[in-house]
Amino acid sequence: MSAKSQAVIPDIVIGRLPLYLRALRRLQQEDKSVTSSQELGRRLDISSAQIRKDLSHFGGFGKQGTGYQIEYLIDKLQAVLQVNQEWMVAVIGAGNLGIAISHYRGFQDRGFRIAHLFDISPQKIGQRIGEFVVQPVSSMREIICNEGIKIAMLAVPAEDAQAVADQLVDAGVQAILNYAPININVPADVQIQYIDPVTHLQHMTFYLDG
Amino acid sequence: MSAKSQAVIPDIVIGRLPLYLRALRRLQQEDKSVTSSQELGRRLDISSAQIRKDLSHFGGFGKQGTGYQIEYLIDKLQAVLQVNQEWMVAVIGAGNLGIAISHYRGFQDRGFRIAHLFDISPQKIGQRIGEFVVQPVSSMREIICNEGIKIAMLAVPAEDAQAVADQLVDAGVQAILNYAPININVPADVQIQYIDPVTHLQHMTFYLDG
DNA sequence: TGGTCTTTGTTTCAAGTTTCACAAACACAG
DNA sequence: CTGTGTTTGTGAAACTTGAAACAAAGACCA
Repeated sequence: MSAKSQAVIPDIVIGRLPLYLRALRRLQQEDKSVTSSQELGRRLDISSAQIRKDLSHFGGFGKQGTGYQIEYLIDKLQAVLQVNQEWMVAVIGAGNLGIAISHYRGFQDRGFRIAHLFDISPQKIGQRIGEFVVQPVSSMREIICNEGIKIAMLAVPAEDAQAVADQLVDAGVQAILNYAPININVPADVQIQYIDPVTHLQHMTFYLDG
Repeated sequence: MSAKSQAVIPDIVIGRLPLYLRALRRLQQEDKSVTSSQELGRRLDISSAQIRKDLSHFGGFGKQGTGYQIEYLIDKLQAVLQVNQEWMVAVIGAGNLGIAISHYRGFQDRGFRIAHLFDISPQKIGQRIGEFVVQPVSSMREIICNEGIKIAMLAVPAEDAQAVADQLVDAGVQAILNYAPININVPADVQIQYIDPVTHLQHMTFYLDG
């Protein structure tokens, strides 16, 4: 077995793969069947060398003189990212944000399916939101355990985020996408990512004039 | 004038400042008045050395043996990021996402105020969403120009995102936070950041077992 | 077929980023 | 006021990441 096949891939490379996948899907929608590192790079504002190098971590997907078969490359990247299956996702928090997430159609064809929507508020429990009925957080643990759900999106107030995250980890969740504007501590073997629009805005205002 | 005061600060450092600010605000809410690089680092899962180094780019904000005055450091970071003022923001797209964004209270006290909500659909124009009345995209340019709005959040379908972004840039917008799952090309002097929950989820699934 | 053009995968090198380690500053207790 | 403990700011070292360059492989045309 070659050394490469078990080498550790830098996390920063993994983080770019979903972007490649997204761009490839779009090319496909435009009825293209072949692309090149150069074309991809132009679209993504990433150097072609970087794209070739990133992809080469996983094997030679391209062909000299031609480029990459889009459909083939999509398949390969989906396999690498393990999104050639459908992951069940739990959403916690049925406020405006949780509701918007639950309505969003964009998870479907990219490897994720929202399976449950939980909230703690008695006013919300039992309400119908799109295709979901809001379920009580008190039954979250059991449902997540029983159904083997591994991924959760957290859309609760910052004050409650850590406590809910602890419950999720306890229930066996291994990946959390946290929308609450607060840092959360989880065990090292649990993945966590953050979405906070304000941090992005504040990052950009640094560069604005006046 | 010392060389440091005009040195270029790495963008990756700028990107961490909003996280520091967020954590400091929370410490303040917990009635703390002083903190250290170590305490901050523990909360953010960042090394204390990194935090000290990042902050040192902007001057000596701390005191040996004591740490950092939270209120003082917040003031300084807000000034660096230019969020010690309130920026007007336009939201484009009054779908589920645009509506959730418009309702979100979390922009208020972190430097941003949503000023307008635009959509292209005749069904949506004129509708009242929270405190906003949906306005037509056709009048977007004029309003943004007149009011000198510099920042926009883009919550339109992927197909329309590039065209709307072009219009925003033309109207004088200098920073775009794009929620559409597609890459957008803007001039080099325009800031752009992306929010796509699926890319985060796909990043995490790489590490999940099975 | 031979020649030219394109594009990959990989190696080498440069640039960027993080960690380490420690002097200097200050707090505080006895 | 001396000694001990804490914490910053920083320069140098270690590590990570990105860019450049190019041989090798193939496409394609005449």
